[in-house]
Amino acid sequence: MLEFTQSPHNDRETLFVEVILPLAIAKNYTYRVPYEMNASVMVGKRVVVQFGKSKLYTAIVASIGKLAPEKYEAKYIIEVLDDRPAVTHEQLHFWQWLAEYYMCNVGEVMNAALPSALKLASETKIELNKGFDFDKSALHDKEYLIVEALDIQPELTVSDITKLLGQKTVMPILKGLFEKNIIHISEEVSERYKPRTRTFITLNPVYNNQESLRELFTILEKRAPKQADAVLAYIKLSRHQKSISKTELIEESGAGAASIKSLEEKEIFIAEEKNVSRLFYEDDEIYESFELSEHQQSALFQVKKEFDDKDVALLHGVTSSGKTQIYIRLIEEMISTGRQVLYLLPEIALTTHIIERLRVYFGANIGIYHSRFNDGERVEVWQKVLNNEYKVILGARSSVFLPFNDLGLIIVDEEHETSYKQYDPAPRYNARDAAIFLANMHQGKVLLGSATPSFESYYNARIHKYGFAELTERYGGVKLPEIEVVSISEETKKKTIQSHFTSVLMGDINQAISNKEQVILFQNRRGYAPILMCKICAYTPKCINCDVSLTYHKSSGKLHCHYCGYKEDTPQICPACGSTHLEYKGFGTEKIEDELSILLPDARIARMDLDTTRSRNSLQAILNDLEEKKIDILVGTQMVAKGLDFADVTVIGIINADSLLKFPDYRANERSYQMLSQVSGRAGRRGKQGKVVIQTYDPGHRVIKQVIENDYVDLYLTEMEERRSFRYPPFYRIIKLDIKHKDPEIVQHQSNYLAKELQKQFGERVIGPEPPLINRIRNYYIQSIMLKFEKDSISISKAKAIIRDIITQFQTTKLSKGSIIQPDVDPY
DNA sequence: AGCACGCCGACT
DNA sequence: GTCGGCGTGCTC
Repeated sequence: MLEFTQSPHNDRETLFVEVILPLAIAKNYTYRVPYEMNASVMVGKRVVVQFGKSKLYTAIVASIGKLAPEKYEAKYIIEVLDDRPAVTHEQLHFWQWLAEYYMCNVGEVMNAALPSALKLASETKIELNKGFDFDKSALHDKEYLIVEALDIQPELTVSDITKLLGQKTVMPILKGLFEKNIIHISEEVSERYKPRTRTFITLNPVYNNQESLRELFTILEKRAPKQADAVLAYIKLSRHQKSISKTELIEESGAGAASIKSLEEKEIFIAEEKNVSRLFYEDDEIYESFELSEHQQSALFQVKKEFDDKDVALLHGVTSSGKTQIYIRLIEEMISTGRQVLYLLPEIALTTHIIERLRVYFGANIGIYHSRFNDGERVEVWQKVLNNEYKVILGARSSVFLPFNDLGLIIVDEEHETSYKQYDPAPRYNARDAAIFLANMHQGKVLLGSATPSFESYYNARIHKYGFAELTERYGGVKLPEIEVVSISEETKKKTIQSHFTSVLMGDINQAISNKEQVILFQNRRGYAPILMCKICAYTPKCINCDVSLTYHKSSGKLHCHYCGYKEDTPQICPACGSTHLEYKGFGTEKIEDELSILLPDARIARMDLDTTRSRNSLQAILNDLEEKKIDILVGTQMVAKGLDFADVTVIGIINADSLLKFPDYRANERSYQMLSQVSGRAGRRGKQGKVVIQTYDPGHRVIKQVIENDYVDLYLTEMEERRSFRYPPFYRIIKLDIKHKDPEIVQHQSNYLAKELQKQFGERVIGPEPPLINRIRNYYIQSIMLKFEKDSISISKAKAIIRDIITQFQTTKLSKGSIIQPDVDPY
């Protein structure tokens, strides 16, 4: 048995370490520690090891022991990379739990957890073994070629040799040369992370008085006006900031880099390279104070009371009820006791203004971590958390992997957001649930906050597993928006509807525009028209990969598949019958934008959906335009429901609510309610009550009623009833197995077979393979099998162990043929 | 995840 | 005959 230890070892004993490799392998591997590394090797440190023929990997030491493995000869550790552990004991425990819970390998968790700059690049280099004489004529052609090349260039990488020989398999040849002692294989691992430096400019202190400065100007203005501009810009900038970077100066002055350079040469400017933080320029520390309202006070009190005997509390607060201020109070209290706080937000909500708002309160104490950060920035945050330099971390789901050492509180804002769940590469984890485990490990508390809590969390609050607090009033006495439901069929009958806009909605839009207020129109579908259909033979173009109908995009003039991204030209004549009567059916944001601009030619209309926000800064650009009131009407998809806190929007129009009322999955009611109330919640800010117009063919729909009455309890009760009868969470736990392969027949065969195997163990808990039709995504065919366990009937970990067993057995049978089985636990 | 080995079909 | 395709199994 291997033991955990932290104390340095003496150099006599032989140590072995078990390491976690950043690969999808089931086991940890054991390596031997060279004596000289005995003192430096520690659990949590990164080590470089050779794994397989020639690959080097950065691995994490999981445990240290003294027993030599019996069945094989352990390889030596090549290098210990850290002076002190890069990963804490808590993290290792957390990784282990995550791997177990989400049925993946620890290596996969490691991959998700460590910024890739902390893993290292491996470049295998080949050199001639100098001082060794050999007979060149005894070599094969290829060996000779390699030796010749090495005579010219002393160092070649394996990929160089691959190119040189024009073949893929070079390893056997190199192995031969290596065994003949002709070449030398040196493996070099280089650190990828380098701190960022930036050039800062200061004015030579000689010019710190008015007189000499004026003198300088008169000289420069005549001879080099650009340089004078640069000096001027410097003085202007120096009024507001302490340090001025070269880039800023070039930007501000309009002078070129050459002008600055000659000023440096004349020693008027002094340039200095400084290591800068990749994150923020730590200058301003502004404090702003606010008072909690009475409602907020009592909600805060309630949360704290719940924390007395519960580890998790749910804060249900309507939109703009001031949840953030409650979070801030809790964070302040927590950091005053010296403990750390993690504030989780969905990626999309991590917009600059939220970050700024929090930075105002916490200044340099706050660290930010999300996917748009590059690797250098991530490593920097990682190191600072490890050093306890940050007290508060604001981040997206991956920030649960940071090396906290004393986490007192985790806030999961917008707790219901599905983007907390990672799907594509394993680990398929939900950061909200992982956060609860993480906090538990640190004996910290978790606050889940949402205006539309997920049913799992709401359920847990109702059964008093979680604490519960509520905020039913908007902050600052702002009233909840007035909601008007308009029947589309009625307006159609009365002929008062203009294209997709009812008279009620048009009235409100015009009203808002004349009041210089803004409008958001919501249509849950991008593109121009979701279906193109031949009027004669009813043919519709389908995606060649996914078999779903293609959406017409007017902006590109092409048909797009919203599933896989496939595009094709729009046919002018029907490919099936040759008729020219092709018709667009249905409508998306593009069409709404189009038709609205005809009806309201003077309005400034913008569109916000996946297509207009694809590039890096376009989302921010739209948000800025909205804030600067350069936009009157914004047409958008679900995207508009999120992160638009500051917009001065009074009217929200839901073009057709019906698409929101019938989601195909089991979360139908929950999602409908969430979408409707999130969109509605955007209406009315800054002291003005908003108006929401819901256009629908089904004005009496139960969820619409629930949204209008803000009746979460009623929603909860109906939803629970449905879930119980259809075997869904929270009464059931779901494990989904995805079978993925390039060949659909294999997928079919495999999933049927696997389902049969699982049925032997779990009987009718096995549902599927479903859907009956195989899904195709990109180049893969996917089919799922679901296992639904009544919540308290069988130990889930036992069930997982059995499933894991079946999968491994299954994969070793001849049937497998390389198909991939990915388990997904509790898919939300 | 790589990478080698082994088995097949298609080429100089 | 060998090159390269893919399927399979192993890596401390």
